[in-house]
Formats: sequence, C-alpha cells, structure tokens
Amino acid sequence: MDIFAALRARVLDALAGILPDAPEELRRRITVEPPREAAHGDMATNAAMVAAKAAGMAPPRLAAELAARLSALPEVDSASPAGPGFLNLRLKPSFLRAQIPLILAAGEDYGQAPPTGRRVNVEYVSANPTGPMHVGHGRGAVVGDALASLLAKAGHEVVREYYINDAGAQVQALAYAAYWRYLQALGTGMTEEEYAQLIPGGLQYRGDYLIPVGEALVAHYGDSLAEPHALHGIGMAGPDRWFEPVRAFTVQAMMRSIREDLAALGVRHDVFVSEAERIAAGDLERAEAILAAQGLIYRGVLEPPKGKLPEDWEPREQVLFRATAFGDDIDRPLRKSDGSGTYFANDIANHLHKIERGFDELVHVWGADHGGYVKRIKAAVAALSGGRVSVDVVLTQIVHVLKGGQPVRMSKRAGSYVTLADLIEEVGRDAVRFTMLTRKADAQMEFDLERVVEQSRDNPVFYVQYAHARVRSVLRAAGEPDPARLAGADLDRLTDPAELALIRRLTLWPRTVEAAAAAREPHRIAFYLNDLAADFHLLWNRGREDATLRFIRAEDPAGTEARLALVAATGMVLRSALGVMGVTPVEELRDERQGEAVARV
RNA sequence: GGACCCGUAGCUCAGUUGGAUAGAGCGUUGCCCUCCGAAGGCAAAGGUCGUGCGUUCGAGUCGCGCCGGGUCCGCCA
Repeated sequence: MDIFAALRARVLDALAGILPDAPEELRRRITVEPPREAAHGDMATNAAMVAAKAAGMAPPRLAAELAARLSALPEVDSASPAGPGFLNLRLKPSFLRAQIPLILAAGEDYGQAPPTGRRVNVEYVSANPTGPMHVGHGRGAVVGDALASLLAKAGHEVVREYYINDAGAQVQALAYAAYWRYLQALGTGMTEEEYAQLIPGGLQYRGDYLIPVGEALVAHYGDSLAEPHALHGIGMAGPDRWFEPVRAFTVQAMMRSIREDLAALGVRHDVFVSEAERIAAGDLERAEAILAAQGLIYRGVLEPPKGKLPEDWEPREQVLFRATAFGDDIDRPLRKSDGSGTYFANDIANHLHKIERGFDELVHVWGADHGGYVKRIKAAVAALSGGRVSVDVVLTQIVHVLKGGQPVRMSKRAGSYVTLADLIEEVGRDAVRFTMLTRKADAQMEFDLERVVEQSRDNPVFYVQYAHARVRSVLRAAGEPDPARLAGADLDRLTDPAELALIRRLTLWPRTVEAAAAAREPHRIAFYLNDLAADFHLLWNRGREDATLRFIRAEDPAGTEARLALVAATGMVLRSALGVMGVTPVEELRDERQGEAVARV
C-alpha cells in the first residue's frame, strides 16, 4: 500500500530490462523518494546514478533510458531525467486518486506495515520507585509509549516493559525515609535531624509525599514496628524487625502512585520486571557464568579517571567485565565491596532475561544523564547474545517548564520540581503527549503551560486537533456517509491542486511510519500531522474564497461525494497518526475552562 | 583528561540516514478580507547550516581538528 515501495519495484523492473544481472547490493541502494522540491514531480529516483557504472553508461544517459521505459507505465504521467542523473516521476492524477478507496477500505489501519516477524522489547519510564514522577519522566514515558506504538505500526511484535529498580541503596534510603514518617505518625518526640543522624547515609527523601505512607504503615502495622523510647516516647526498632516490611510496603505504594500517573497519561506497559526478583531468581550469577565462560570477567584495578581526581580515590581490586572487547572505553565493575552486584551487573541480569525471552531487538528510552551508560550495556548484550540481539537507546533531554515565558519550578506535592501529575492536571493529557513529541527526543525542550493550550496556528496541538474537528464537522453535516459508498465516488472530480496535494500527503503516511520507526524517532509523526493538517486547512480556506471547492454543495451531488471521500480519508489518516501518538482525536474543539464550544465548526 | 549529545533564518525548530536552488511556524514588511466554514488569507525579505581541513560525481548529513553549550566519567540508579 506504500506507493513509493510500489514505484520502486517498477524502477527495479525497468532497470532489469537494461541491466539484467544487477547485483543485489546495488539494487538495495536504489531509492524512490519524494523530492524536496515539489516542482520536480511526485517522486525522484537515484537509480541512474547508482547503476551508471555497472551499466557502462553516463548517469544522464541511463536516466533517459529508464525514463523511456517508466513513462509507459499506467501509474506514470511523465518521467524525466534531471540534474546529475536524477529521474523525476510525475504520477497520473488517476493513480493518486485511486489511493483514496484503498485508504477508506483500510481505515485507521492505513499505514500498518505487514508483520516483520521481529520481536522488539521497548523498555521505558523505569523511574525509580522513590517518589513522584516529574516532567522529565513524563517525556520518557510519552516518547517510549509512542515509539512502541510506532514500532508495532511498522509491523514489529512489541512488548512494552517497565524495569522496577527495587533493589539497592536508593530503595534502602527510601525505606528509612518512610520509616521516619511512620515514627512521626506514631507521635515520636524525635526531631528529623536526630533521626537523620541515626541512620546510614542520612535522610535522603524528605518530600511530603511519604507522610501518607507513614500513616498507612501505622494503619497496617500499628506500633509493632517501633520500640518504646525513654526520651522520645516512640523510637526506632532494630532494622531486622521493620526494614523488609517497610521497604516492600513503600515500594508498592510508590509503584501505585507511578501507575496512577502513567494511567492519567494513557501510558501502559505489558510487563513490569522487578530488579529484586531477577536477582533472587539467580539471573545475575547465570549472566556472570556466561560471561566468565567467554573469558570476559577478571579481577583487576581500574585506572583513575584523568583530569580531576575524585578526592577519596584509592586503587582497589574489583570484579570487572571486559567491556572494552565490545567497544566500550574502559572495563566495568560488576561487584560492590560487600559482594552485591553493581547497578550495571543487575542490569546485565535484566538483559539476560530479555534475551532469553527471545527478543531480536532491545530498545531503551533513557534520560540524557544516562548517555555514558549506553556503550557498556551494548557491550553486555553483544557478549550475552553472541551478537544476535541489538540494542538501541533513545536519550531524552530535559524539559524546562514555563508559564507565559517564565520558569516554573515549584510543585505543590514534591516541593522541588514540577510533577507529572501537576502537569497533566494543568493542561490535559493530550496536550502533554502531543507537545512532548514536537521535538526530537535528544533536544532540550521548553514546555510552556500557556502556549500548549492556546488556540492559534503556532500551537500544533490545537492546529492538528482543529483539522480533525473540521473533518468531523463536515462528515456530520453530510449525514455520516458510509466510507464504502464514498469509495465508489467519481474521484476524477478531484482536480484542484490543493486537493491533489492533500492526496499526496495521505500517500506519504505508510512511508513516514516506516522511516520514523527505523530511525526510532516518534517526533516525526507529530511533524507529519502538522503538515497534513496544513494541507487540509489550506484546502478548507480555498473553499472560503472559491465556493466550488467547498466540500458540501447541494447543487453538485457527485462532486460532493468525491470531496467527502477525500475528507473521510483525511480523517482516517489523522486518527491513524494520532493513534500512534496516543492522542485522542476530538469531535469538536472546546475551551475546557469554560466548557463551551468556542471553535465549533 | 576522556566519552556521549547538541550548534541550521531575528526567535522556536524540521531537514525523508549522502542528492538538485536548505524548509516550516512565529516575528518583520507589504497587499487583501471583516465572510458564523469562528485558528484570518496571500506574498516578500531574511542563511558563508559554529569553524577549518578531508572523503566523492555530490556534504547541513560521513571522518578528523578547533570554538561554544549540555550530560556524564570506580562500590548512585
């Protein structure tokens, strides 16, 4: 259904007529793409430039030969050599129009690629269960969720995964912080600073969000996790009495809050993998054994980093993974001095778990502060899978939240940063999702709370939603015609350049899915939608000047039907693309704050 | 000291994995419209793609060196 792929096959056929035994490697380099300049036609191919040497012809000459063959095709209006050996194709309008019934038949599945047979694991969010999610997590969540949908649209079998970091020092600190709130809820006379002195590492998580957890611990356990204390009334019990139940209880509470935030954002995961469970299952030891069998583990001492030396640096023998054998810069430690695994080692276990479940490709969405971690995890997966499984990492840059151009930093709930829940409450789920995808993942982003709810041309959320609302308005006014009937319309009535431009844009959708998925760049979908909306609004505006271009004209039933077919197809592609982004298409535009339809169409 | 990411119009950003004369929105300037099909429409100006070499038929895109910004660099995750 991708007409670019279809025409590429025609180009290869034509080339085979001239150069029967072109090697596969050469054929693979031949592309058929939309030219940058619309004036050059509908499609351009580099075939003549790629194959010139093998054919023993100068590129323009070969282009002319190919043009002669291609211009005879029923799809092609004209084929003309250009420049250094390009071959420009202009398609017959009838061929373009013939795509409309195909779109109407496919509906929102238009753009869905056939199954590739490849299993892809997309791990995203994976926020530590130590506090509320902030906007940075939100960006990762949206990018990951849209990327997963995009890969599924491109024909891959996708599993959406969340890795819970529920082992290690951060979670220990969380348990101590929750225990403090528990003692407070019981009415201890101890001060926060006194408590902080008593525990290892000090009191790290001081946000108010743990207060309800402390209260819930009291409701569940009473005072059984504490001890009477002469001075404070209530004091700490030994960790062996309270630590594990408090840890488990608190992690569960944090995960519940994270899941609520994700649900509010419309982000879902198929699988939640627990770090602690994987370790308990012995994955770490098995992963180490696999690496050791290849001679990739040894005891050694790392060089200190050059330049500024950490103050407490001292040479130390460690268990190291030979990551340098797979392109990393240094070998990486696997064990802490207490014998437990480093985060990296535990993550190796996590990846072994993925590999053993049979995935062909592993995709991660990480914050940019994890950029230094990419090489070592690629090295580990290469070693564990014998090079069979690939790893791709999409890094997301930080989000600056603004309101009317002014920085917003304070959060009602967490005190130090804007929480995801605050953001969703302020502007709505769809605005959050769409806006998060209007930038390349690895570019810093400014998220202006006022701009994303503005009803104007420079707010893409509004602009795209408005296009869909207009589509729906027209179809409602036309009495909701059956797409199957519209597919039989006399589409030759669609002759205006703006109408044909819109059709061309629609036919670009399958290609956009494929390219965006291959590049792991879901933001391209947002840009496509913006372009599609622009083409549709342009046509709409033409109708305001030229009444014969209005979609519904009582005096022209046949023309009306043809234009309605185009409008319905546009709506389907809009919904298909919005579906990849996880944004709800609206029937009409309303100003949420007033509850009135201010832009009813 | 090293690794990774970024640098494109006044501003915010795209750029179809190396293609033709580098695009969009905002802003600026000019013209049109005042229509309940409720975001106004059309057009113009605006660029040595941070910079210098290199790779080749061809570089914003690939390689190397600088300049500037960001992230990170052994028992945090």
